[in-house]
Amino acid sequence: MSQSAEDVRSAYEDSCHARGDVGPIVRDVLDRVADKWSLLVIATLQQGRLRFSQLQAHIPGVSQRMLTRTLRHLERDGLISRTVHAEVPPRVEYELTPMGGTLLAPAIALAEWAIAHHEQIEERRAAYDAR
Amino acid sequence: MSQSAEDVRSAYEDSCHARGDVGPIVRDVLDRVADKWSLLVIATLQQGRLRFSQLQAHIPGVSQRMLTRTLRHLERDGLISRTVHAEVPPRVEYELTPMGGTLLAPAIALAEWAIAHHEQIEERRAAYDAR
DNA sequence: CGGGATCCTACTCGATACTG
DNA sequence: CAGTATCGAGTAGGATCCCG
Repeated sequence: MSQSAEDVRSAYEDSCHARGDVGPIVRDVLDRVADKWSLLVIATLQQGRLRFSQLQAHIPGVSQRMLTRTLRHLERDGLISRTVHAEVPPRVEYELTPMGGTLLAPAIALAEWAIAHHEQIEERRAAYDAR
Repeated sequence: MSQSAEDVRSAYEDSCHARGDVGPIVRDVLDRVADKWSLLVIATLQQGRLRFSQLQAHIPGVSQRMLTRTLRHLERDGLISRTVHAEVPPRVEYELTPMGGTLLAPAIALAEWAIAHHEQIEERRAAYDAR
């Protein structure tokens, strides 16, 4: 870890063939990963396969609509898998795909940064707003 | 790296005193870090102190308004510093603060994940949409 | 139980025009 | 040069109702 600016630039040029801009790519993925609920869903699915209602219970504040939308988006991107069991009442289970699993490390790193610094950030905000 | 779910939970409990939810905290920081331009600004400032116009030139597509807003937000949170030189024409320089620098490692990790997987993600999207 | 369909509000972003 | 002010379009997200 602790990559340099050059590392990022070279990774960018590798994947973009030395043309265009890395910005859109990073933002595209980031928009999926960093929206209001995705990261929370992914972190929760770290526990293993879970049902829709279990996810909803583990993620306070998420509406049914947003949980559904988030799960669909993550499924579309291949980060989670959706399994419908032909039973009554219906049972639908979600779990991380292998690719979804590879997102955990960077996602957790960012989450830990957030947890470690949010206090300092709030202090800075208060100081800034006090002017 | 490659932390476990328990590591995240314990980090959460440490900072939240075993109450509340880590979600809002992570989301609060993430909303700042993962908005449309912040990460790009931070990555660009990795090069060192830059002027407003230099930032705008290095970040294709950013409007003057959004760059200003992004810089203000990052400054408020203590991630970058803003220096106004009393000259004419005015010269304003931005640079990462020490705390801003600590964000680089996790941010780059996520950016590299995005670059490494965006191709696979687009394949999955195409496959999903083809149904 | 899981989730589709609607409606509605608030906010975000971009374009444009103006300023010290 | 480095902003601020204003406006309009688009969208994210919540509430609600309904269905297999």
